[in-house]
Amino acid sequence: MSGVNKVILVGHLGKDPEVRHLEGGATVVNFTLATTETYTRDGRKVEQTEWHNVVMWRGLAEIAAKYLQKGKLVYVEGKLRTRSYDDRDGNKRYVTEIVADNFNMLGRKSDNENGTNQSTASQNPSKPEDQMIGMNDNTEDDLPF
Amino acid sequence: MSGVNKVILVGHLGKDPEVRHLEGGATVVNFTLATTETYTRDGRKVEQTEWHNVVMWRGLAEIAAKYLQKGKLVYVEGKLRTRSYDDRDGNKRYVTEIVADNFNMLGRKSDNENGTNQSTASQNPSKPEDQMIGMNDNTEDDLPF
Amino acid sequence: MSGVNKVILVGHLGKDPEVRHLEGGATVVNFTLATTETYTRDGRKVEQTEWHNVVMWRGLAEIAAKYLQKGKLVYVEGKLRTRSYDDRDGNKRYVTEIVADNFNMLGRKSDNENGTNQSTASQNPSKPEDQMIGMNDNTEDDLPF
Amino acid sequence: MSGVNKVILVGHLGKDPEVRHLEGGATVVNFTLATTETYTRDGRKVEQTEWHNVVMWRGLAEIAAKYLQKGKLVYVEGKLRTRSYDDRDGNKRYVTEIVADNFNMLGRKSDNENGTNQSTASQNPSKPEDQMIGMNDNTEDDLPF
DNA sequence: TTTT
DNA sequence: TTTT
Repeated sequence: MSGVNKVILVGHLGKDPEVRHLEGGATVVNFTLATTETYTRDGRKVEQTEWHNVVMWRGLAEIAAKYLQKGKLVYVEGKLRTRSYDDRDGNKRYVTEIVADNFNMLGRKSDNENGTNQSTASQNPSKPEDQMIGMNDNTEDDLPF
Repeated sequence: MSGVNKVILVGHLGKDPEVRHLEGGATVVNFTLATTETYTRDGRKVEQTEWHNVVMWRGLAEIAAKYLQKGKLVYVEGKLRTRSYDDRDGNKRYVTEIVADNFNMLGRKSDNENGTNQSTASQNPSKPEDQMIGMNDNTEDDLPF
Repeated sequence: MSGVNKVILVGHLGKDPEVRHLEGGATVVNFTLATTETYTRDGRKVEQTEWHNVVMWRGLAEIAAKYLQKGKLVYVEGKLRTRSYDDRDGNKRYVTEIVADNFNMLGRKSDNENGTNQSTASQNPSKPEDQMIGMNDNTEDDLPF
Repeated sequence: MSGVNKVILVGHLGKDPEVRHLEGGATVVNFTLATTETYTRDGRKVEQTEWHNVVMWRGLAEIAAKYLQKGKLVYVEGKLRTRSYDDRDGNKRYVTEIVADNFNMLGRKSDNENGTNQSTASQNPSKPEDQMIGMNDNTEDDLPF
């Protein structure tokens, strides 16, 4: 019951977000995010990149579709979810994704040339003390995965 | 513009939450939370406790008022906010608080004897993909501090 | 280059840690951790449990081996790492793990009946301002996975 | 005993780090960091900036002194510490600081014109599995605050 | 497979 | 002022 499942990433998008509009009307976005760690080993500088599968839903997905592109530096907050699917050979496979509930574009404005200074987004976009959100489409059950 | 301001605490409440109902109808809750770090110095075990001022608003405050008590172990997530006030001598003073947007009771059920198994709460209590919240009273501007 | 890859979990161990001592002398520990989220959907309370694969190395692994058991409530901090391996059919498979660099036992002492009050551990166990650690065995390259 | 006290910030330095070398040989660095939140209220876009006091010690302080300057975008991870001091009138005052144990320069390389691509630092700078650090000067006790 |  |  007691549970905390939180992921915090800062990295660059490996590709443009892939946008899907589901039957129920919900928008889903997927992209990969690279986080690179630099450390020194035996005097040599080593870079190690980790790739993450990020998923965003609904309102957050729409903002992501509009403002995120390949190469952008972004802060992502979310939770881990491992889901299974059947591969082409009928074998059960697993993927772990980060289901984001918040993101934030980093870097200079000039990097984010989409003409707005929109740079923060969340499932809960208004000020916390001031929220009035109602996005509920219950279509998740219908998802093909 | 780009900004992340996040605090994550796990600790015990130093006192029962202090509940206030504001004119506009909003509920605010304040309590102190102790996080204790144990480390070894010169072979001796040393405990160092840090006290945090936690604030919760509206729906979250109401859940906190109902379920949190002195001594309880709790996970709190929020953001830092430093606000100023005038002390009795008219001098400007500053306090830093954690404005929580989420909490989670930890520990065993028997510790949480309030008769329910409610143990998670957030400004956004439903499932993220399923949210339908509307708590907006805009009273914050009227607050006496 | 710029990278942050951080995971924060609070959950219960699904099994006792599995301890391995590698040829080079390093200790590795693996366990699963359940984080359970409770939310309300259509008026019904729903529990959703996510299982995480946690890995700990060296000094941290040794402390984990000593103090963690199935069922314990624990705070884990670490980073995501997805690694590939070949399954019995020679197909490339992927697993995502949390490589912990810190953990903290939660819950009451009586739950942690191992006779000590050791409850915090990290790759960096002393006080940060006071550290003097040297665990370096460089055996990781020799690991069989 | 059980305690987690973690702060994660992404923001811009409000001034160059202020570097002090203590008698015992330790380096300390202080700077302010601004995190800005943008939200919409009554249809107007509102920006709210929070200022944080960041402190770094020893090795981390030295790297910060070398690479951080006013205006830089940085990720900072640390813990909260509230300390008291006596003001000029002999009154006890409190400040809350973030004692960093990790930082990471964000933004494009060209923004970080110091000639290196050093962009990550921690109290524990090597790869976790590969660490061999020994910075211990025990001078903290001698600090004037 | 955990926990409440 | 909490907790172990």
